Amino acid sequence: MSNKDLMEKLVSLCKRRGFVFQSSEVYGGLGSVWDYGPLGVELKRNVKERWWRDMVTARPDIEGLDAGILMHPEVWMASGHVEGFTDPLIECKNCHRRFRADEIGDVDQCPVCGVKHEFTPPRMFNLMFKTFMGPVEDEAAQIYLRPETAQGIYVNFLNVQNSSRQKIPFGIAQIGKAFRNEITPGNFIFRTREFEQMEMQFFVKPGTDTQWFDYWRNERLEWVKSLGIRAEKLRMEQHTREELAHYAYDAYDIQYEFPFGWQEFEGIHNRTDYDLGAHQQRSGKKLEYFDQAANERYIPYIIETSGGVDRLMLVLLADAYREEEVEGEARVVLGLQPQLAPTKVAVFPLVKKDGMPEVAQKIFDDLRTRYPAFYDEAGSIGRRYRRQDEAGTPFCVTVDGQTLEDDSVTVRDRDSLKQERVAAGKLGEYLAEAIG
RNA sequence: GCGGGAGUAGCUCAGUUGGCCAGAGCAUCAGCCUUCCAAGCUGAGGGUCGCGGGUUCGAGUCCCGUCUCCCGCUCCA
Repeated sequence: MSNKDLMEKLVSLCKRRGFVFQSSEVYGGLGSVWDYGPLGVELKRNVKERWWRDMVTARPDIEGLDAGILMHPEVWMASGHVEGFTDPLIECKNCHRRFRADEIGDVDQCPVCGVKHEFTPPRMFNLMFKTFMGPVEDEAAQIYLRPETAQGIYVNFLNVQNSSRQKIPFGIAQIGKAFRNEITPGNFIFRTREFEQMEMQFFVKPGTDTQWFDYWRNERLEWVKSLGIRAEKLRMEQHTREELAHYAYDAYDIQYEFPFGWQEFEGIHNRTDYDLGAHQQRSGKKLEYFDQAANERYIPYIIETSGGVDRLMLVLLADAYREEEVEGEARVVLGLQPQLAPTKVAVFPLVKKDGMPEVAQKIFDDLRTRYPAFYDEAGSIGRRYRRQDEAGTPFCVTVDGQTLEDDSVTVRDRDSLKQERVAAGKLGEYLAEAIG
């Protein structure tokens, strides 16, 4: 199976099974925006819940936050996004390559094709979405949709620290949407103009930043592996000096080998005191931390871990997708970890008679109160197994003739295809153990 | 945004040089059958051919515009 095929099959499967739909499809679609369907939203929720559990709930040193998408316009002046995200670009009329006007300077010759004096006039590209606050559309009321969630954390740094009584080092975590007018969106849900981030900003004492940077680099890679993603498809890449964002002192990317190549889906950045320093200067408000024990005052350094939820979704889907052969017949499987799978268990009557549907329905009604479950009696048993394989459902429970005698059912495992006899009354326990 | 390619049922496609109410396979749904991995049978639903305009007696087929997708260029989670 070629890589191109894999992406096409993935997009097709996502639509067919209700993971991802294109936005506003009935109007011809809205570019680079995708909607998550019934299965997709479950998977996404599971991913975010897992991140929140491991990052916030399970840790004593990280607090949660949910800041607004709209923020004071000054925030983006201070952060450098108004400037840094606004590049005057010129285009060579001959080879159509684009360059930043400030980088090309006085050179009158295209660095790529060598043709002289054939540039378009500079045009401004601001990657931030603009909108208006209040009913009157004038300059004063113009604000932006946040291009990253991090700034909401920075401006709340002291609020969180004071109310939670955390001491440095500690972190603030947030999951939320961000918006960027990417020049070139693409590759399905990989690069979109509206996307969701899972970010954690860790505040440390200057001088300890490099050791914390190493700590989080390792921590994040291990976490990603804990989702069941194949290790050989993962790697950590350091940014070169030219690649560094305007705020970063050092940066690593966690990359995955997508069908379209190695690409990052999470970044670990040492942002130093750049952001808090900038906000302190622009707002005129002190954003220092006071260390009572040492009796010293400083602007903390920040180690940031910033992951794209949608990109992680694509990693999980691409990594889980398999085509296999079972007894001579092909099957498509989404080998998602049970904890992440949208549907945990499906319940079938082996055949549609002898009271089996009624018994199966009863078991289903019981299970669905605890797990996302699915009931299916249409078609042959093999066909129903296949449907669940594609949806990534890890367990299928089948009611057969024996169930009517001794109340036991067959539990079929998606990956091993092993079948196990389990007492119907013990199903809840069995699944709790298996899903974790 | 620029260059190249493409848009016909949920999916993959067919539709001859414009001409009978737009088709197939798979999928879906209903019924039958089926005692553990996509078997089979019967039937049904579903497309104003991306959208808008134009040429024509007549357009999926020709022309213009527009939107979207895919591949490159710059950007990032």
